[in-house]
Amino acid sequence: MATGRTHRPATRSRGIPEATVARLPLYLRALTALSERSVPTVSSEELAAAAGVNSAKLRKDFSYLGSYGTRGVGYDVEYLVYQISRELGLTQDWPVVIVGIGNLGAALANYGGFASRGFRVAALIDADPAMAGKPVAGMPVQHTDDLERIISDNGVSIGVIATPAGAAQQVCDRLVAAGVTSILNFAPTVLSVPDGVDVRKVDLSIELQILAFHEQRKAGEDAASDDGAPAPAVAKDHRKGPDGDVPAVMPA
Amino acid sequence: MATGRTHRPATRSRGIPEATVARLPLYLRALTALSERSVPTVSSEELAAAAGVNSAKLRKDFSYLGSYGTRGVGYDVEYLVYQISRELGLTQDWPVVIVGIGNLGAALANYGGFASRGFRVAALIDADPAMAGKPVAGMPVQHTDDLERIISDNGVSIGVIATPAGAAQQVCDRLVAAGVTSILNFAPTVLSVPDGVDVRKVDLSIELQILAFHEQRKAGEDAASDDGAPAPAVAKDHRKGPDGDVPAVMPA
DNA sequence: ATGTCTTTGTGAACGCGTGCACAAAGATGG
DNA sequence: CCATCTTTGTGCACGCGTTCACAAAGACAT
Repeated sequence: MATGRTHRPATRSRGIPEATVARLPLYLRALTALSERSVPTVSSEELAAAAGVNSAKLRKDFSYLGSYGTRGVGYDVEYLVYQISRELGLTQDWPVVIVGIGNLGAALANYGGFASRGFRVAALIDADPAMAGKPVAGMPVQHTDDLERIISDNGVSIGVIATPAGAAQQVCDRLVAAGVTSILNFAPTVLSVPDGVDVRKVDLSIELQILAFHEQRKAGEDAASDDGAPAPAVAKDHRKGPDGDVPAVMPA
Repeated sequence: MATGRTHRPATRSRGIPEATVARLPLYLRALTALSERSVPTVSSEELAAAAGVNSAKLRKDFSYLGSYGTRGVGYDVEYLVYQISRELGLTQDWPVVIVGIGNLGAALANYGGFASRGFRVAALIDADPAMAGKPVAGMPVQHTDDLERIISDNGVSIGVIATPAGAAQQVCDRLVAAGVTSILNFAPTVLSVPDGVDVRKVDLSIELQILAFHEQRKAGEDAASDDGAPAPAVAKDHRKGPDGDVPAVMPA
C-alpha cells in the first residue's frame, strides 16, 4: 500500500509491534461498522474475516493491547472500539495542516475521511499568492509565509505535504522547524527528517509500478521474450546474466 | 504503505522478493534523476543515500536482478534504468481506467505521475449520469454502463477504484469480471477478489491513524516512567459495564 | 606485472512477523 | 456440580527480510 514505509524501526513502542499498529485502523473500521448495526459481540473469526486477516493474527494483535475478549463468547464490540480508539490516540483531536492545494491537496481537503475520525483540517496552505484567500472545502487558503504562525497558533503536530516534488523537502524542513513531528507525504520524493519525526509516504506511481510488475509476471509467464530492443544505450557485460548476453566494459 | 498491504503472499515471483519489488520504483526514480543530470555511474552507497535505504540492502536487491555493477566503479546509470524498467514492465504501455470521478478521482486523472511512466489513462468512468460527457483532465467521463466494453476495447488490465466505500466491492467485481487483474483501491474498504487478482490499497485515514499512534506515544513519553511496571489492573469488568466510559468515537 | 585501493556481491546471523495447534477459560445445559 | 462446547490467548516453529562483514573482482598507478 501503499504506503509508507519510511518510518523508523522504532519498535520500542512499549510492546506493540509496528505491524500490529498498522492493522488496528483496519479492525477499528470493521468494528465501527458492526457497532452501527448494533452487533453486541463478535468472535475473532468473524472480525478477522471482515478485516481480511487471519484470525490467529487478530487475536495476537489484541493480546498486545490486553485481554479484552471473553472465551466462549468473543469480543465486546463497543468496548473494543473504545480501546482501539484510545490506543491509536483518536479520543483526542488532531489538528492537521495540508500544504500544497493543487488538485490532490484540494481533493484531500474535501475528503471526508480526514475529519471523520479525530482529525481536523486546521488550515490549507499554498505558496501561490493567487490562491490566498480562495475558499477550498469551505476554508480560505493561506499563504506559505504564515506557515510557522499557523502551526504554532493551532498546535499542529501533523502535516500533510501535497506539493510538487521539488518543493517537498523545503516545506518539510519548515514544518519540522515549526514543531510538526509527523508528516504524511504525497510528493514523490524521499524526505529526510531529524530523529523523532515520523514520515509516512503515499506514492501513487510506486503502487502502480508494483502492480505492473505482477501484471507482467502474470501475462508473460510463457512469453518470456525480452521485448523489442529499445536500444539500450549502454550494453554492458554481465557475465552471470541468465540470458547470456555478454557485453564488454561499459563505455563512458 | 500505502502501502499497500492487502496483497497476496504470491511470492512465487521467480526469486524476486516482494520487498525488493516494492523498492525498485524508488531506485528507478533516483536513477532517473541522475540520468537527467547526465551522471554516468553511481556507487551503491550514493544511490542508497538518494533512495533512503541501506546500501547493503540495495546491493542485495540488485543481485536478484543479476550482476549489473562493476566492482571498484559502481553501476552504470543508463543501463540500470533500463534493466529496472524492464523488470517492472514499464517498457510497455499500461492502459488504466479510473472508476469514480469525484474529488479524488479527478485529482488522480490530473495527476502527472500516472502518465509519466508507461501508464496511460484510457478512460474515466463514473456512475453519475450527470457526469457523463463532462471533460475531466481533457477526457470525457463515461458512464458505468459501458464499463465492460471500455475494459475490453482498450485491453485494460489495471483498474483504479476511487468510488465511495459502498460502491467499491461492486465496481471491483465488475472490473474483475471484465478482465482486470490488478486493482489499486482508494476506497476505505477491504476488497475481496478471486485468486490471481492483485489488490493494493491506499488508505489516507489509516495512514493518519498510524501517525496519530506514534504522535500520542511521543507526547506521552514524559509520563512514561510509571508505565514501566506491568499493567496489573486488567479492567475485566469493563464489559458493557457501568457506562462510565462511553466510547467517544465517531462513525464514517 | 605487481600492489593498492575501491566497490561489488553474498554468506551468515539475527530479529520480526505469521500461522498452527492446543491448553486454559468461560458459557451453557443437564 | 459436572460434562460438554465454544472461543480466546499463546508457545512454538518457520520463513522472510535486514544487516554486518568480508572475500573477490576490477580499476588504477607504478
